[in-house]
Order: sequence, then structure tokens, then C-alpha cells
Amino acid sequence: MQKNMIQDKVLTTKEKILQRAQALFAQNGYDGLRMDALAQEAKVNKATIYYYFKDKQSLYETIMCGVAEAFYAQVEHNMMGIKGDKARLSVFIDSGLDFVQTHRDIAKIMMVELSFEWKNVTPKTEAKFLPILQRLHEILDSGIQNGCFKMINPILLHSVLIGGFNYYLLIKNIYKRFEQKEHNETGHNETEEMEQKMTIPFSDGKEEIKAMILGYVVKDEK
Amino acid sequence: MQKNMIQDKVLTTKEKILQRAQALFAQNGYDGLRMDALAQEAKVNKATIYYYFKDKQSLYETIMCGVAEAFYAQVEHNMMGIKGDKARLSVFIDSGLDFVQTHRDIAKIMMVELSFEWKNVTPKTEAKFLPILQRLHEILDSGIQNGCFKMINPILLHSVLIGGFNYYLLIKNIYKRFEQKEHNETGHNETEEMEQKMTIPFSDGKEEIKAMILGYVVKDEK
Amino acid sequence: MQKNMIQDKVLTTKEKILQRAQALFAQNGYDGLRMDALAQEAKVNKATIYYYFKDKQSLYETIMCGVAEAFYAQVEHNMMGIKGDKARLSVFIDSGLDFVQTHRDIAKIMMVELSFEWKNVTPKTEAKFLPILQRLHEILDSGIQNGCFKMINPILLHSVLIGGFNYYLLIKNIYKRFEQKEHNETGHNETEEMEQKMTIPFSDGKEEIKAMILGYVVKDEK
Amino acid sequence: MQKNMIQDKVLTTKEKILQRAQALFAQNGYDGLRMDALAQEAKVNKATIYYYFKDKQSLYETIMCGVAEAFYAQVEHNMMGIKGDKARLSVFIDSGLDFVQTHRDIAKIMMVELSFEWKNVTPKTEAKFLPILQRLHEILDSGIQNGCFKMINPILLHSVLIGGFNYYLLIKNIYKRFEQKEHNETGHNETEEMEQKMTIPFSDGKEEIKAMILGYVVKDEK
DNA sequence: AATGAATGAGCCTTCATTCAT
DNA sequence: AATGAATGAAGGCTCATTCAT
Repeated sequence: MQKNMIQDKVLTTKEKILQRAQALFAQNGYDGLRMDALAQEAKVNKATIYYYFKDKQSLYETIMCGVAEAFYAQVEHNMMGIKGDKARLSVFIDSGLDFVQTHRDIAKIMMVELSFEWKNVTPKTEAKFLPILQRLHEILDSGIQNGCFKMINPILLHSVLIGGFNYYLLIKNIYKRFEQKEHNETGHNETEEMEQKMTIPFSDGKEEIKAMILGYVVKDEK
Repeated sequence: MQKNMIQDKVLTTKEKILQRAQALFAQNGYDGLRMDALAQEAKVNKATIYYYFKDKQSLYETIMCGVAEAFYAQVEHNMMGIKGDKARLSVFIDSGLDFVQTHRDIAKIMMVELSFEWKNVTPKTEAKFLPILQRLHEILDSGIQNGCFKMINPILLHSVLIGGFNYYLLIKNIYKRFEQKEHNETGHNETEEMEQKMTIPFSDGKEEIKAMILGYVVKDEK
Repeated sequence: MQKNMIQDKVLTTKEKILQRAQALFAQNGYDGLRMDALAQEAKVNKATIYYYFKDKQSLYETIMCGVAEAFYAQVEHNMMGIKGDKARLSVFIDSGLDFVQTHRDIAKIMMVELSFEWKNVTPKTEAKFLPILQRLHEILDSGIQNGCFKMINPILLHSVLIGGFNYYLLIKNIYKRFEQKEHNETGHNETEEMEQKMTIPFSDGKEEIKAMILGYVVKDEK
Repeated sequence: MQKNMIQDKVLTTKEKILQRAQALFAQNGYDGLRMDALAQEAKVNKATIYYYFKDKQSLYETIMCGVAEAFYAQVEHNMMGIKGDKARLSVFIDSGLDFVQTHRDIAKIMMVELSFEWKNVTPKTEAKFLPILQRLHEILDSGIQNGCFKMINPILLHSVLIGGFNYYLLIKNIYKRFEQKEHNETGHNETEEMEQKMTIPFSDGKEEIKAMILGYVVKDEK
């Protein structure tokens, strides 16, 4: 998080390139990233990028694989030693929400890649994502089979968790812009509903989503 | 669905361009769409596109505005005459889910645009989206104020509804690919979990999401 | 030949590009030709080249195919109606020598391509050269079989004819340079051998080569 | 011939570079040789090349000078002690043919350089070639003056000798390819002329060329 | 209304070369 | 003696856009 600032000088050239590339891919997408811009941002010569990475696609692949591994590692780490389906589901949900919140660049890249139907994802990268999906399934399936979870399509749960939350974080940004603009433009005659918006501050969102999911999935215990 | 084939000849040149542009923007994003490719797909000369649209940005804007208007119109139409907070919420959720499901291209474009922080959205387009968001707020706020809905951040609900469902539809595609590949590669000795996947067919998803949201929002009436 | 000067304005853009490309390929080889330089020489925008030709390779291919066709057409035309093995061989030799002398660019390109073992020659181009070689064989083989020609490897004859003469034209250029330099540097005390050089002016060369070949191939008739 | 394998370890780094460079220049020409590729082939770091050679041009020059010296040395060696114009011409022709046949790389490089009008040849290199040409002239001129040789342009003789034979060796390669392809494609129904080709095997070529030249140059003695 | 031809700007990539070690 | 890292300067090619018709 704050590594960038503190360790900026410590990063190797390759790491510097990867770091900036991730940010730029997230901002502009695969086609939108310009190698010139990346070189400038990473403060290296354009040719230096090609010293470390075969081409743009390979740079992207490196990032995507890193993403997959990072996500998998975090979930694995968090789940370690957790027993009981409900506890495991709870930890899993928290892990997912945290990852999406902490790794904004990655979440965005994934979202876009998903929208483009995995267009720029190579088989190698795809293979890295498989274990993650399998792991999610194991967890959810176990709960369903043990009877403490309602029968639910695991993918759907996953979607609400990751897709819903990521969308929330994204739209919050846009929303704030709307409000600022309106505020500037309308002067003081805000409508009541706009007042209303202000009274419901942007919540963290994680707890609500978790509650929404658990409320649906976990069977009432009597 | 089969409109393309039947009406292909009926479409004006301008409509043909817009139709193909929407599909290509959805597939490749703003930067990914090539005017050459569009001309080819629309079976017109490249210069013809510029006869109808000032430039690429203007073409995109036209589509985005159309998107916003279409969404707003559908919601308005569906809500017409519906009374009662719960009923209105129900219809609203259905409208949202239907729209996302029916207008895949638009949903994808919006998702990507959101990820890129509205990068290619002009003020004019932005203005078109405002009424939609306002309408959603009215509906949700009313229910909250009337006490039949739990206090919830409307944006969060919106996110689970639109973001969660769109994500579900997207990942379903990728998922099916994974399964096909694995099926091809592993031959016949699928593990049990893979069997399991098969037993939970890809549900429509709409009902679950609706239930999940309503379960969280609607207060139990005693 | 003098078309360039007279018809320069009449050439289509595509022809202009091809014409200049041929000259530049001859001067610098495939790798040595710079698309920028070509654009400048042809007085068109660089992108215009790509409007007419897919890429550098395709441009080269177009020229090579043209070359092959031009050569074949000229030989065919000259041979038309010629009867008798000796007469045909004579006409064939003249055609070859004339072609090499008239189409200097082409001869150079072919020579280089041969040296690089056909490196930049695509199958399509290769196919165009086949008929030429076959035609040469027919002619020579017939003479050999009819007994008026000495048994000779046709390829060898071809080599002396084309390779020897082309080499002669090339080295004449270099030779002249040597002499000029020496003349400038040595002042007036030229050695006798240098005087000698001057007394044997650069002959056309065609007649000598033709005589050399015929002297070897044609059997003395008694 | 098999020197490469046996002496590979014995070569100094500099020699290794020169050896591989010569081969690569012959294959791809000056512009076609990539310093990266050379480094890889010579199994040294790219910077190592620059440790031994100022730049690409200087590397090329070193090779070209070596070429000239080698050629000159061989001719000088072979001619040593040979008396009589005809004998000397005979030895000279043999030397030339042998050199062209033995030093394929060099012959190719020279051929290409000639085609490009000595483009990459520096004055220093040019100076090395002068003695060779002078020596050839001496030999030929002497024979002409002594009356045992027909009056002939020495350069033309040189061209047929070197140019014709080198061309023959080059085109033999391409020719064999044609035949292989045709053989593969036509199956077993070769036409008669194809049969014919097979019956005239690729001769060495040296004797024919020598005979062709001598037949033309040497005056019949009665 | 529509298009073939042409282009300026810029993109990804490569190349010969240098630097610090 | 030798090299991993880095680079300035192109090089081939593409893109959105315009022009003349």
C-alpha cells in the first residue's frame, strides 16, 4: 500500500515497470496502455521495457499471472486452519472482499478482461486462475453438502461477492462526481432527495454484502 | 435475437454502423475498436462512417446516450402504474435484471467504462445517466422512509443487482470454457467436485439475486 | 527505359512506388531498403505504401513476380518463330544478355537473392521462376539431343551466360573507380600496365561471352 | 570443413566472433546481420563484440580485408614458380575456381558487395583488393602481349571465371530445391524433360568453365 | 449518400551501441 | 577479458481522419 512511496528507490527496474504497468492497464485497459506512457511513468527508456519483457502481451501476461497467484495465496493464507463450514465461508467472504478492496487495479483489470471475454488472457494465465475457482467451489460445495448452507449456485455467490462489491467501489467514484457537479451547478436549491443522499454516507459496503450473502445462504439453525 | 438477419436490409446505413459499433465496442472497448474493422463489419466504406459521425468519440457518445435512454425508458415503462414500495422494488429489480440480461453489449460497455472511471464518457453522456440514478434513488429511498425497507445504502443495492448479476453472466461464459477444457483434457476420470459442478446446472440467477436482495432489504412483517 | 523521365507524371501511385522500390531493393537489398526512404523517393506518404501493399515482404514479392514474368515474356517473345537449334541458342543467348544488360536492377536483385539462398523468396515467387528454367532446359536439351551441341550441363551454360555477364557489368563499375582513384593519386607516372588497361577499352562484353559459349557448345560441322 | 567442430574450443573469442560473423554476413548481408544474432551464435555477450570491434562496420571491414588477403595469398602461393603464359593462366584459373568453391562465404559476400556497388566497402578494404586485380592483369596481359592468347578483355575473362562459376554454385542449390519440390508434388509421372535433367548430373563445373575460357583465349598453335 | 485514395501522427518493436562493473 | 543493464534513434506498421469526387 504505502510501499510505493517508501520503497520507490528500492524497486528493481523490472518491478518498477510491472508496478506502473499494472496501474496503467487498470486505468486504460490492454489496448489503452501506450508503451511510451509506461516508459515515462516507470522512468525508464522504452527499450528497457523490451529488455525485460518480450512484448506488450507478455508484460500483460506476467501481471495477470501475478494477479492470479496473489489472489490464490491470500485466500489460502486466510483460510489456513479455519474449520467449520460457516467459519470458512465467513473467512472466504472476508478474503474476497478484502482482496477486491485492497487490489483495486487487479479487480479492475479482471473486470474488464471478463467483459471482453478473456480476450487477452493466454492459456498460461488461464491455468493460473483454475485453482482459485476450484478452491472456491470446494469451500462452498462442502457447506452445501453438509446441510448448513442452502443449495446455491457457487458461481452466483461468487458473483455477488466479487462482482457486486467491485461494482460498488467503482460506482461510488462516479457517484461522488455527480454529486460534486450537481452541488456546484445547482447552487443551494438541492432537492430533498439529494439531501437524503448526504444523510446516508457511503458505507464500507463489505458488511452489508456479507450479511446479504450469509442471510441467503446460511440455514437458520434451530 | 434474429432481428439482425431479418431486418438487416431494412436498417439504414447509419443504423447499421451504430449496431455493429455497439457490438464491437462491447467486445473490444473504446481503444480496441478499429474504424477499419467497423467499416468492414458494417459493410460500408470507412469514409462513410465519417459521413455520419464526426469522429470515433462522437460515435461512442451516440451509443452511450442511446444506452442511457434505452435503460431509462425500459425502467420507466415497467414501473408505470406500479404502486406500493415492495411491488415497486420488485419491479425495479426485475427491470434491472432483465435489462442486464437482454442488453449484454450495453452492460459490458457500462462495466468497462465504470472500470476506467468514466474515461470516455463526455458530460453530455453523463447527463443522460443522471435521471436513471435519480429514479433508482427515489424508489429505494421511499421504501426506506416508509419503514418497510431496512435502512440500506441504495447504491449498494444497485451494485449487487446490476454488478453482481452482470458479473454472473460474464463469468458463466468463462466458466463453461474451463469445464470444456478440463473435460477434454482429463478424459473420463473427473473428480467428484467436477461431478458436483455438473449437478448444479447454471441457474438463471435472476431469482436468487432477487431473493438475496429482498431477503436483506425487506423487513419481516409480523 | 526513358519512360521514367517522360511519363513520371503519368505513373499511378502504385506504379511509382513499385518503380522506386525496385531501384532501392537493387541498391540496398531487402534488409537495406527503408520504408521511409522509399516513401520519400516515391514522393508519397509512408502510409500510402501500406495502402497498396500489405507489408515490405509483399512489396518485394510483387516486384520479384513481375521480374520473373518480364524475363519469361521477353525470352518467349524473342524465341517466337525461331527454328533450328543453333539459331535458337543464339537468340536465347542474346535474350539473356540483353535482359541482364537492360534490367540492371532486376539482375542485381536476383544475384543477391541467389547469394542469400533465396531467403526472401516466397513459394509464390518461386513458382514464377520455374517456367523460365524449364524453357531454358528445353532449348538446350534439344540441341544436345540433336547432336549439334556438345554435351553440356545446361545450368552451367546458363551460369556463364547470366552470372558471368552480370558479374562483368558489376565489376566494370568498380574497376572504373579504381582507375579514377589511381589516376588522381599517382599523378603522371602510370605504370605500363595501367596504360595497357586504357588501350583495351571496356568492350560491350556480350559478343565475347556469346563467342565463348558457342565456341564451347557448338560442334564443328564438317 | 570439419574444422569448426574440432577447433571450436581452440578459437579465441575474437576468432569465434569473426568466424560466425563471416558466416552470418554471407547468409544475410551487411544489413541483415543482427549483432544480437551474432552474439548468440558466437556464444558471447553482445558487449563482448564491442570489446573487440569498434562497431559493425569495423567488424565487416576486418572480414573483408581478411578475405582480400586470403585470396591474394592463395593465388600468389599457387602461382609461385610457374612459368609460361599458358601454364600460368591455367594455374590462375584453377586458383580462382578453387577459391570460389572453397570459400563460399567469401564469394557470396563479394558477390553481394559487388551488386550493391561496393556500398559497405571502405577505402582501406578497397586498397587490399587492388593487388589482386593488378596481379590478374599482369598474368593475362603478358599472355596477350606474347601472342599466345587471343586479345581479350581481362576483366571479361575474370568475370566468366569468378562470376560464372560462383553463379553456378549458387544456382545449383536453388535448382536442387526446385527438383525436390517437383518430385514431391508430381509424384511419379515426371515429364521427359525432367527425366533428362536427372541424366545430366550436376557436374563439378570447374573443368567446363576452364575449357570454355581456354578454348576462347588460347590461340591454336600449328 | 457514399467512396477510393491518401495522410500525419503515433504505436509497438528493434537495433546498434554504451555504461558500469 | 567479459558482461548484464540500459538506451537513443530509428524501423516497420497502424490508426483515425480527410480529401476529391
